[in-house]
Amino acid sequence: MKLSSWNVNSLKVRLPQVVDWLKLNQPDVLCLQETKLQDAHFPVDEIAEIGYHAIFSGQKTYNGVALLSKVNTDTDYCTALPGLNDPQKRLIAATCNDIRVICIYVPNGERVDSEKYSYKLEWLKALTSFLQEERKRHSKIALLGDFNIAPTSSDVYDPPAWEGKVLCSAPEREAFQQLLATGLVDSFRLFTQPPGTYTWWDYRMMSFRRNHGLRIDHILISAEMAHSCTRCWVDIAPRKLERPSDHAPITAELSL
DNA sequence: ATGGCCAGCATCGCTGGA
Repeated sequence: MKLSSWNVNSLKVRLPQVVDWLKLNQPDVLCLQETKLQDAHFPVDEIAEIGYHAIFSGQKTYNGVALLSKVNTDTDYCTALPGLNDPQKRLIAATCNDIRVICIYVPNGERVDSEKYSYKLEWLKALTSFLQEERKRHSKIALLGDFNIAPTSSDVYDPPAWEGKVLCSAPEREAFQQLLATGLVDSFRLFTQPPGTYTWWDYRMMSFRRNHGLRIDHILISAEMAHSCTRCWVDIAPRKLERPSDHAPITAELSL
């Protein structure tokens, strides 16, 4: 079972890249963030043509998530965090085979002194409560997506420059630990990884060429599944293409 | 030394991302 996640920054622009990437990599599930598409415009047919079923929760201009799957996926999926009256489309959860797959697009947070930052922390708190509930019904959980949090200084190209800034602040990192505390592990850190592995690079300042990146996209899996995780890696190939997303896809392989 | 982009929506500048 291969589970992947990719913030595509507009599925309209990136659809050809997503189709090519799926053909080449053949994950069982691909979670997408920032589709920026209303549901009526979702490219269901193009995705079906290459053997994937799509469920999605989108809106105009901003946000939007989708879950593409080759394996049996329930039709009774979830698209909102309970207890949070939020018009922003940032979550989609479904059971794929017997794994509860939760695709998330965590709010960016703008700046630590902003209202968007408070909303981010609130959203993360609601997500933690949701996970505690999900855990009661599902033993195998995978939480994938754009977390907009670099968990440690090892996940940042220039830790002093990012100290205390949004994506790296202590409350955000604490919120990340709270997610883990619901019984999840960071699949990426189950393995020795090349130093300087990131998932996002700013479009400006030649950041990708200089590998000035952050690791803010993650795949967390139930601690009970850790032993069956055989690999986790970031594929930077799509970031090298013409008109790339600013994020690279991440994949975890499970021997299930 | 500084600052550099990109997508969408609606125009010919803004919002938002991270």
